Amino acid sequence: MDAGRRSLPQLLGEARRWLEDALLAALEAAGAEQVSSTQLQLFAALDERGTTVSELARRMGVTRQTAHKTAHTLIAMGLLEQAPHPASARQVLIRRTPKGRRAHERATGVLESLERVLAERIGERSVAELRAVLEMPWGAPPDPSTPEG
Amino acid sequence: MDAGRRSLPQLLGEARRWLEDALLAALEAAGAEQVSSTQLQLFAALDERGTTVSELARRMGVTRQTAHKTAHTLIAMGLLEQAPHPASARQVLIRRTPKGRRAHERATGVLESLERVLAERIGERSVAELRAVLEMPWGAPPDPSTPEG
DNA sequence: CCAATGTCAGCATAACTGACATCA
DNA sequence: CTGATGTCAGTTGTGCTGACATTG
Repeated sequence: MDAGRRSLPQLLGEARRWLEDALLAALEAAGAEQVSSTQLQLFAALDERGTTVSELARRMGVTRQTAHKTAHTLIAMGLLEQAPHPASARQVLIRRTPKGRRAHERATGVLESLERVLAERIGERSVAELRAVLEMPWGAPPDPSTPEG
Repeated sequence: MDAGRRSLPQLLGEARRWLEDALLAALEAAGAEQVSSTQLQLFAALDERGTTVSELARRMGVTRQTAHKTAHTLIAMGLLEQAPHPASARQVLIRRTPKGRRAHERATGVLESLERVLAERIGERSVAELRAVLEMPWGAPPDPSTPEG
């Protein structure tokens, strides 16, 4: 199978690296503060009205503790801030500061231009297909204890 | 735009996690030795006749030193071995042992069954499209110092 | 009391940079 | 000499488990 047939995880990882390396390089070239891959991931997982740390952890697929640490690094950088949750005193919302919003817009812009470059190279249709397939509901990852085939 | 439009790196990462989590869980359930994501990645980057550490590093997108350490962990586990390079005394080939080959076949089998599960859920055609787009030549990641649009 | 959340602390691992010997 | 390779060592960062207070 490795005779010409690379594995799907491998291909997905390469594609992700292609985008992420270019994004990080572009942000650094634009003079932005040094950001890591994980920090980008958390940033992308945020929604506009604010998100709790636990919810971020679920979306990122990491533990609460990990999300907490990453969020507080970004707070220390002035990109995020904490806000009280309107409905519950125990929950704390994490949201972007104005500075964080600007950084996010910059990153989004770079990403859009990267998608355009990609579309020029492999075709707009291919990019659309890629996104469409990835946005489909894949369901829960198969559990080996419940075999299906 | 982020209202409902997740970023491509995010989607690619989720898809990769979907496959990799299931693969690692299945391998562990099958009683295989504990392997990490990185070790799988190196295993998948190997070709049959053997590969140098430097070449592995390039394929994995990590430094020589990182690939070296990962390879030697797998050698210690009895899955890989070193062999002299036929054409050069300074290069050393890394290749699978018989035990490593069996482990690789097992992993490949799991991956194939995962692809079948995925095909049942989102359609065989979608899986084929995904693979086709990812196998296209995307070229070098755009360099911010050579803007193209 | 129970479950979820936020938080602190410590530990394991993975990837990096630096340095250096060897060989084409 | 230059460049690539393999290797050792040290450092940083990321994610984990464990523990605990708080709140619904």
